[in-house]
Amino acid sequence: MLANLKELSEKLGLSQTTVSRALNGYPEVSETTRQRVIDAAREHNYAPDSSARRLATGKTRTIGHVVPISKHDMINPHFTDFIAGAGAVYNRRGYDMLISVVDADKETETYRAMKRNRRVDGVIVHGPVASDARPGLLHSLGLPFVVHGRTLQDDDSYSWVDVNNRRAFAEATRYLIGLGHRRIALVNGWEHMVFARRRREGYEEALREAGIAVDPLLMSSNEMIEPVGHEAMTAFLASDDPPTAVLVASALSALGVMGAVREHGLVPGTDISIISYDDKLSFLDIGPDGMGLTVIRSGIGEAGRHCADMLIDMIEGRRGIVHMLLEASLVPGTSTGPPAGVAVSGKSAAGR
Amino acid sequence: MLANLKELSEKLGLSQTTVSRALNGYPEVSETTRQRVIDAAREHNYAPDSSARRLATGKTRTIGHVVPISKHDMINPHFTDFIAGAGAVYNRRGYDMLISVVDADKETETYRAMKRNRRVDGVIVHGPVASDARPGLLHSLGLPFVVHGRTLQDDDSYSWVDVNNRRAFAEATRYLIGLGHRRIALVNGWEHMVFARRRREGYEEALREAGIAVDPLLMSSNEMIEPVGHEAMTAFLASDDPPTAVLVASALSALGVMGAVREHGLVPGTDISIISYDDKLSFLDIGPDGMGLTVIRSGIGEAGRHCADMLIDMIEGRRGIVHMLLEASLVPGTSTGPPAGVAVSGKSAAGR
DNA sequence: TTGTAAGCGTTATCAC
DNA sequence: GTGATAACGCTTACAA
Repeated sequence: MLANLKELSEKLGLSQTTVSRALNGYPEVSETTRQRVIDAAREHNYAPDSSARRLATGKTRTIGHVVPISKHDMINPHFTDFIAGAGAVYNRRGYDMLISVVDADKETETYRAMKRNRRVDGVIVHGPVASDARPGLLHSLGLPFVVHGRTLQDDDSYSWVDVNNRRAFAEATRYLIGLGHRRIALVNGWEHMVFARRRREGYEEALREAGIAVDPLLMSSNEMIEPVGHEAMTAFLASDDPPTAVLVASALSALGVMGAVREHGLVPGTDISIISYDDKLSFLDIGPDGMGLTVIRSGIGEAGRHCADMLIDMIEGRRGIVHMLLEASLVPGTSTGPPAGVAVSGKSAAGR
Repeated sequence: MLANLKELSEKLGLSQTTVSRALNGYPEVSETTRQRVIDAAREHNYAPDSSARRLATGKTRTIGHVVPISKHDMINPHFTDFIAGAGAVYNRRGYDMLISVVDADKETETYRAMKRNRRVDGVIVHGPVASDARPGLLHSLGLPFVVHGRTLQDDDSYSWVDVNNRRAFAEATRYLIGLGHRRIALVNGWEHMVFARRRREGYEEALREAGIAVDPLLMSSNEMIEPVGHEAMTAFLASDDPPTAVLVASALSALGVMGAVREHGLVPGTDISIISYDDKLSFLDIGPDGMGLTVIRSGIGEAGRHCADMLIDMIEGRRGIVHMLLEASLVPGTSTGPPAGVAVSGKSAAGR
């Protein structure tokens, strides 16, 4: 139970310098002494004081995450899985994770404070919006950062990890078109969020390729929670010319969409096709192994791991600006099939 | 853009001591100088280096949360809302939140390391199990802590914030009994978690009071996720003597239970009654304003706030061991009513 | 009311 | 290989 380096070195009859070097793996110390020091440290349960070490080195070995909390006290459910991924990396590489939950309008000030107090070595930026001020701010502060997602412009001036949302939604749309669908609805997230915007672009791109007109009546953009998905889908189904397929932007929204579909007495995969984006939330599996939906999947935990590794590499000077575009994969479930009318004729035609 | 106290004090023609005192609100400094110092600090964007301050004071002003991650990479979805609540308090009181995501079997070592490195002033313990080693460990380490929940024994030797789970489930059960139900099922969480155990006790207590036999065939204890709730409820409904009501331990389980009920063509509130525990998850509202269920509700964010306040009070020496038992409240929705048979006769009898 | 100087527990820079 | 010694940037007795 030794408090500090001084006492430990005295007990060993060595200087603090040598003990410190031995413990930190410096090469110039003899193997015998190193072993002696390590044993003594373990025996006396010694470990360096993190504050003292930080003061001496100037490195905090801490990564900050600012979590803005908006009016409805809503905190992004994806966040949990992201930090689970990032946290594992921090752990492995000897970094700490500092999370600051702040009012949405105080986010800027929080970054400034983190820099001023030298509280962290870098930060992860979550949920970029179309014209996001944070990259510029962090640049001017000189605080290393990695963005989870991308802004719309100047995204080559900083490091990011993003999913190819545009392609993911284009492919999902093509998949539905390939099945014979032409009335395809989109239940999207708020489009000031860049990922939502790109998803719509991908969706529209695929429609245009196929010569299908983009119908604003088949698109909704809103919060990604159950009741909202429910409401959007209910409205679509009540329209004059309802969709035969729908693309959903999140697992939570998909819950609501499924509810609406069921209430209308429709069977997913037969009467209507559903594809949802799936972040692989640990507590809610909407994919084939869970609720059975056809999904476009890209793990958010994986994104967290990449962000963490990239940021640490950057902080340690091993890497500069990097862009990582993860591809989502379409995983077929039971919620997709040919449109109701086409299905039978198409299949029987092929069968004969 | 002044780096440190020294430069700032030189620029002001004052000693570091005076500047430090002025900034930290010590009373012995004159109001004029204090104002001058504060203005200069703001002008030069000065704030003390957190590591240096921590080294000098011996206080880290940091609270640790250890998040064990188990085999399935499952991370408790409630966690997000808890830290949103706790984080707001940390923020307000000038504390930082350190989150350590570790393999479940490394939790003990993580607490030890936090103490050894003097990394935090205290920790919050999540998800206590029946015979939990953590309170004992933290006690012996001399690391202040507050438990969210309680262990089964020795829960007066440490501070905790818990919901009166026993009473909550007893009252919910009584409510159902009052409506005329006698076959009441329980879809519970894993019962090595103390809160789940207490919930079952409350449920059984109310049954016994009413002279209803506890039927093991009406109880399930498992992970609190959608598919598991679905499976449990499906099994209950398929039995010879199916329940007319069910008590569910979490919002996610309730999702599955609702699905099973619907698939059996039953209408909640009419054909079968459902009451679910509701942690007020920010992203999933199963209560009357959302999915409409009758719920037993106690906010998990509130629990987070209390834990944080209690721990800080304890660290700052303002408070000793405190126990806070929050009462959940039953919020009637549309998922409860008299049992199908009893309903009509009961009502009509009363009407005449 | 203000200042001097001694810590706090490390790591880093030189010597030897 | 090892050891003095000076930072690191702050707080806090103790003096004045």
